[in-house]
Amino acid sequence: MNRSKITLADIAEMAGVSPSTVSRVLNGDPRVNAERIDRVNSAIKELGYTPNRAARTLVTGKTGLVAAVIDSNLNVFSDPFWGQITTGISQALQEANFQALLMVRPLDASDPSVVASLAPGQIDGAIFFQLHDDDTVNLLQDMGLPLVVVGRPDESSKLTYVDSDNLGGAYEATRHLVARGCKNIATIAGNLGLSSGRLRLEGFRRALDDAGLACPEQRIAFGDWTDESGATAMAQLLDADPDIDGVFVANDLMALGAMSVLEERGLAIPDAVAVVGFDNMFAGRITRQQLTTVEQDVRGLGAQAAAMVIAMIDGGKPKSLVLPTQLIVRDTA
Amino acid sequence: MNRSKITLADIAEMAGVSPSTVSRVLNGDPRVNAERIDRVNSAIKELGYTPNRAARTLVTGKTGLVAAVIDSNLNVFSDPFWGQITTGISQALQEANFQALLMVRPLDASDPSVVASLAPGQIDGAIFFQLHDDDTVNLLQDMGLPLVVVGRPDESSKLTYVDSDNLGGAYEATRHLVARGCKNIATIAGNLGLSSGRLRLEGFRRALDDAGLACPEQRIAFGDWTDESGATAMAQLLDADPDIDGVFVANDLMALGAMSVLEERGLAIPDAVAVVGFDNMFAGRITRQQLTTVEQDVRGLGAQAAAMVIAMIDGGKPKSLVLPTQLIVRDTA
DNA sequence: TACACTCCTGAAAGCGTTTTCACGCCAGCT
DNA sequence: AGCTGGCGTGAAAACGCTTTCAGGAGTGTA
Repeated sequence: MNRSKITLADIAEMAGVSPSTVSRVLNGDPRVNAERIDRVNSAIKELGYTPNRAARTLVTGKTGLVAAVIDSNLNVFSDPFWGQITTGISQALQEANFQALLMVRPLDASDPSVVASLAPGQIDGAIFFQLHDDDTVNLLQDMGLPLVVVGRPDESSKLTYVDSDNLGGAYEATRHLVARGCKNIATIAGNLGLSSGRLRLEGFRRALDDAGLACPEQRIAFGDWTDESGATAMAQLLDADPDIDGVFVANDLMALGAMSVLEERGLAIPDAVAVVGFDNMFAGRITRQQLTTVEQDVRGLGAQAAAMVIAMIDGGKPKSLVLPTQLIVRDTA
Repeated sequence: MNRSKITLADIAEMAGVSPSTVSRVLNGDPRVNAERIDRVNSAIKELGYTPNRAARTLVTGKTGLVAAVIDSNLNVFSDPFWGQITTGISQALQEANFQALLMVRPLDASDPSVVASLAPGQIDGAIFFQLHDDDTVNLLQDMGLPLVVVGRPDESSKLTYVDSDNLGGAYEATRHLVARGCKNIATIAGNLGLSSGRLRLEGFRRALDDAGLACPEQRIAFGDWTDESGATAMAQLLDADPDIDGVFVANDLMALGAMSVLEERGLAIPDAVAVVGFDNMFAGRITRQQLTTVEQDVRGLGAQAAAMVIAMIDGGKPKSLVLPTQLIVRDTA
């Protein structure tokens, strides 16, 4: 009730010191007399005082806020991925005494309100997801806003990012198929418009190359990350080449779709055709045949993004980061 | 760069008016001369001015911030549910010119920092999820913080909440089994420590009652919302009563576990045993037999919570709300 | 004893808004 | 002509904190 009305001056009066001294105690200034520190601290406790953030922000110019911005055009937020990553971010920020501002909105550079609410001075830094519209982000960066992108942006971009090792993960997944003895290995790639799609395909190619296996075009199909598209792509692959004995699918959802087609056609998994996915999504764990897949350190992605943006706020120039993935071998390969 | 340094006084000077007038224009005060409004607006545009939130907050006492607080002790944030609901909240808040502060943290009343960061004055309102620790929330409410709880708290509580119609949804699901012709209907209930667990069981009981069907104790088993517990509970039910021909499971995850047991025992779904779940989670849609289930309006939950907390901030006293659910009939019943 | 330092402290200036208050002006009344 | 009252405006105070600046007390040196 009246709690919010307690001000630094009240503490000063109660402790019999000046407001300046109270402020110094609050900020851990080492020069203050020990006995006074005690008096101030007990006054703070007794009155239940909480410093007013706005006042502090006004004078220091630091808001203590970092925005996590998700382009709502991607309605992918229903993917548990986002929940986990924002959790990682929120917790890491909290430990550094920052608060996470969650903004789910269309990232349109021409909308003045998005720029206004993200301008330096409103927030101390920002973390962007799944970059489609580089313009907004570049504009903000040019305005001096410390920012980090989760997911690798275009190779030409100067943005600092953190991403999973899509290439390495795909490489390892494919090598696992090779090690199993598969000879005719195919892949269902994702959308090549995203760097994750490109890199997973590239990892697949390199692994086959290094193993001395060929990869004719007919063994590469494309989907759009959905299970339906995975099913379609699998059917297409089998029609073009019935001898396929292993398939790396660029995400679990498409892999699930592919598995349903294999079952329909009576092809035993993994004996006739082995399947490896990517993402380690929950659904892959509850199917009758548990999906072998590549796991990303999603929580780590969030935590690193937070750490990097904090480093930038403190004036640092952190390097972009690629986090390792882990192959999880289960039933399907 | 220098963008953040532009202040209201600069606008005043450029437009040849007093700071007071600029402020009035900013806040839509109707008394300002039309021609001056234009001068001010074009100065704002030309200089790219953005009002400083902190300064505004300091004088008005309104932060424009609403916290969404999730108890991190529930690591359930990996459930897509949370992503969707926070999306709903964030968007609804944004439309009302509020920002969403995402706080994932242990909700411990004895931790002074949690109370400090949620105290009135730091934020304008808060939305709490999955209430375990009533103490913190009640304390904050007593301090005058406008707040809304998502998920029904204890019946004794005085908190304002928004929840799905767990009872009604369970009732409808059970009635569907009855309508199908099931005679020996069982249930796998969730944790009765949560209101959702209690209400779903109650809905089941009432539906059977209204249908004139008995419900012996041996047809009620309990799980802890996980798929493993669902499997265990299903086995238990079948062992106690092999004649079961329908089962309402309090969430989809347990239903999936239950289905795997039914398959193992060679009981055809839905002909031997029909299954209805609750939640409409994604995984239930990609199994070979798609799960019949009860869908919650998750997005609506978030949007309503936001609307209610805004109403409270504006001095209103919104009523707690229960949102309807929808039965989704698919393969398993 | 005087001087120069070092320490610790308080006074006061600001941070960028909003809002109260008073003022000057003009219209409408007596 | 003299009032009253409404209207649009600017001056200035206030919001609660941090930080610079200057000063007083104590210590060590000349």
